[in-house]
Amino acid sequence: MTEEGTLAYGTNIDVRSAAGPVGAATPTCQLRDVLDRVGDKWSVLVMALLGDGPRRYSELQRGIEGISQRMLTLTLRSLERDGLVVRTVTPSSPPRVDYSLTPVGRTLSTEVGSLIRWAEAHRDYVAQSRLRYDEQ
Amino acid sequence: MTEEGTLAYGTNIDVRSAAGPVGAATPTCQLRDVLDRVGDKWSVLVMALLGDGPRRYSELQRGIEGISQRMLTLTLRSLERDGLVVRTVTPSSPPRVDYSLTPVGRTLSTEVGSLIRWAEAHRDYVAQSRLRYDEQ
DNA sequence: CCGTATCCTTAACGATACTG
DNA sequence: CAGTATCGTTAAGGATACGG
Repeated sequence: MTEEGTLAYGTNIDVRSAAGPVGAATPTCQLRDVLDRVGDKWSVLVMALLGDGPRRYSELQRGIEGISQRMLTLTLRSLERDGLVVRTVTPSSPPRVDYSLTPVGRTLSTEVGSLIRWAEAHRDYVAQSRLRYDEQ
Repeated sequence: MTEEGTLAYGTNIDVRSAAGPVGAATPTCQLRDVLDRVGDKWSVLVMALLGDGPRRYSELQRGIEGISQRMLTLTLRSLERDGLVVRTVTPSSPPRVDYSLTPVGRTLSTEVGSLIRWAEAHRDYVAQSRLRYDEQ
């Protein structure tokens, strides 16, 4: 990955050709833009849940402990904006809203899934490391 | 992933067996703890750079545009605490400090690497999606 | 049921200055 | 070179209340 390149704040990601830092004032969708999607507090969990199939708004809220309505809505809107999630409204009464992954969303959900599996697999190791580090 | 489970704030991650939300007051190293490491602003970039091999402190700082000394140090300390990075001091003059991945760190660096490649591959798609969403 | 609006708090982060 | 210390900002997120 990035043989000798610079991981710039607003870099074009593939900076193999660049010698110095890539300009930080580049315009549209950069590495950080996309990474921030994974970086926020809830997107990863939402993507993981939706990876198992479509979910209603209320199912997501019950499925992700501690998320507020505000944050669930904001997270879903962001994911929708990025073309990773689609929102489907069934105008029944009461109205029913389902969220599901787009094809591209599914590919990210896969990545996110293996990240979660990594966390699961190395949880104890990390906990032990922290204990040892802290008691020094 | 997580067949029918709840992705709780402090969950034990594998909650396949649990019916309801897992207690939020669990003690040590939970899903969110590990995910937050990926969630902060710089860890992913540091891990990616170190995935190419050991780097000196100054190399990391030059390699990651926009990172402050403060944040580089904090990020490295956290990664060290989690047992993902090791710090090696060569007491020359001027002193030389190298950072490298632990074996477990390398496995996370791999995950992080494919995440970055995902971002690279779908950057344009995401940018387009945002444009379309915003102009509505 | 599925949100939006508002207010408020915290903590992540940046800037700057200083040190062995 | 490789940090630490301090201060200030701002943006993310939580709590709560209300609406279609």
